[in-house]
Order: sequence, then C-alpha cells, then structure tokens
Amino acid sequence: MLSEMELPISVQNFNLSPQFGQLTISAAPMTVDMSGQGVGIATSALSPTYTHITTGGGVVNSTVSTNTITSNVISNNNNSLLTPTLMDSGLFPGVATTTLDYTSLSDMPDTKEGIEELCPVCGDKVSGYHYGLLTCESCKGFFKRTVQNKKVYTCVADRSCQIDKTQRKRCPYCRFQKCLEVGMKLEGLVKYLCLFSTTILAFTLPPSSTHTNPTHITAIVYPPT
DNA sequence: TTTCAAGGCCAG
DNA sequence: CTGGCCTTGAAA
Repeated sequence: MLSEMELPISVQNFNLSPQFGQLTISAAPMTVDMSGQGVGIATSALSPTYTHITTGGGVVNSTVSTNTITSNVISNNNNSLLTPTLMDSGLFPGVATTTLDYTSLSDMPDTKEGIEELCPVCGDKVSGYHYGLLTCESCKGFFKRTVQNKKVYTCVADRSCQIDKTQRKRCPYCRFQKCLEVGMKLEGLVKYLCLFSTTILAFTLPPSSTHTNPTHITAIVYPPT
C-alpha cells in the first residue's frame, strides 16, 4: 500500500483550457520542481491521460481510471528512471504495460468528468465549470446556496436517495452529499495525478488558468513502497 | 477586448 | 427553494 506525505512543489509553464464538453491542454511542457528531489518534465500532465518524461529522458504514457494508473513505456533513454514495476514486467524494453494500484487515491473524483457532457450530480446538461468540475446550472446554484447560507439538510429516508434530473429537488441532503462526493469544492480546483519516476504526485490547480510564472502549490506525494 | 466562473437577481 | 439568466471581476 502506498504511503503519503505532503510536499510543497512549484508548477510552471502549464496551461489548461477547458472548453465546453472537452479539455484542451497546451503550452506543455510543464515543469515541476520537487524542492530538491529532482526536476521532472511532464507534458499533458492531466488525468485521465498524461505523458511523463522521466528525469533520465524516458517517455511514459499513462492513463488514469477509477482505481488504476496504466502506463505505457514509449521510449527509454539509457538512464531513465523507470519504475521497478515496469522493469520487472518482463515487457521492457519496448512498449510495456503495467497497472499500478492506487486504491488510496480513490477519494480523487473520477477524472473522466472532464469529457462528459452530463452533470455528475444529476445528469442534466452541463453549463460549464462550477466549483471545480463540469456541472449543470441548477446544481451550481444549489451548491452555492447551500454553502453561502450554511444550510443544513436532513434526509427523511436512509441517506441514499437517487439524485437525477427529475428527483434532485426531493432530497437536498442527498443532493449536497452527492455534490461533495463527485468533488465540488468552493475553491474550484482540478485534481491532477502525475507520475515521477516511482513517485506519484497528487495536486490541484485552478481550472482555466495558465501558469507562466512559478505557482507554489502543495502536492501529496505517494513515494514508492 | 475576450473569456468564463462566481455571485446576484427574481419569476415561478 | 429552484433554476435560468444577468452582472461582475479577474486573468490573459
């Protein structure tokens, strides 16, 4: 199982441009300074897919799904710091595939939201990024009212009401719970996963922003076991 | 000037 | 209280 610690890092030269219904990444490469732990360069370091260039020059394409990171080794320079898992897979060198369990990251919201057109809370049509992810106008307003007015709801059933477009009004308690479950946040941040050598970084950045100057953030670091 | 997310407004 | 539409302000 992975352990975790917090590490302040600096992110630079990164541009995420969320369009309606899709995500466009540009202005790569992104530079991440791991404060003395070495510098890695990553392109398109956005979940659910990203390309990682190891400190040694190897290239790894990775895909993130709900509970796994699947990495494909595209190329390898002599001293690439590829993960032992990849090395041990028996498929290396060449195109190798491995799966890395990161169950401890399961609280990360499903990053496929970025390319869905349906509100992850109620399934209605999305109207844009609200509080960190693509949601519909009504759930945006509902989340806003709840937080701003410090509303406290109670569920008259067993706190497991189905939330969809037609029933979302029925139980504000379960609706707000679902808002939190899918990752709505006041700060409006987007979750990222990035694999550096054998270390996973999990961090957040504001959506729709370009970081041309170093932006200091705090990443959760999942070092190799 | 354009883009766009947060907050405001208000009829239903 | 809801949700569609509008205004605002920050970033590029």
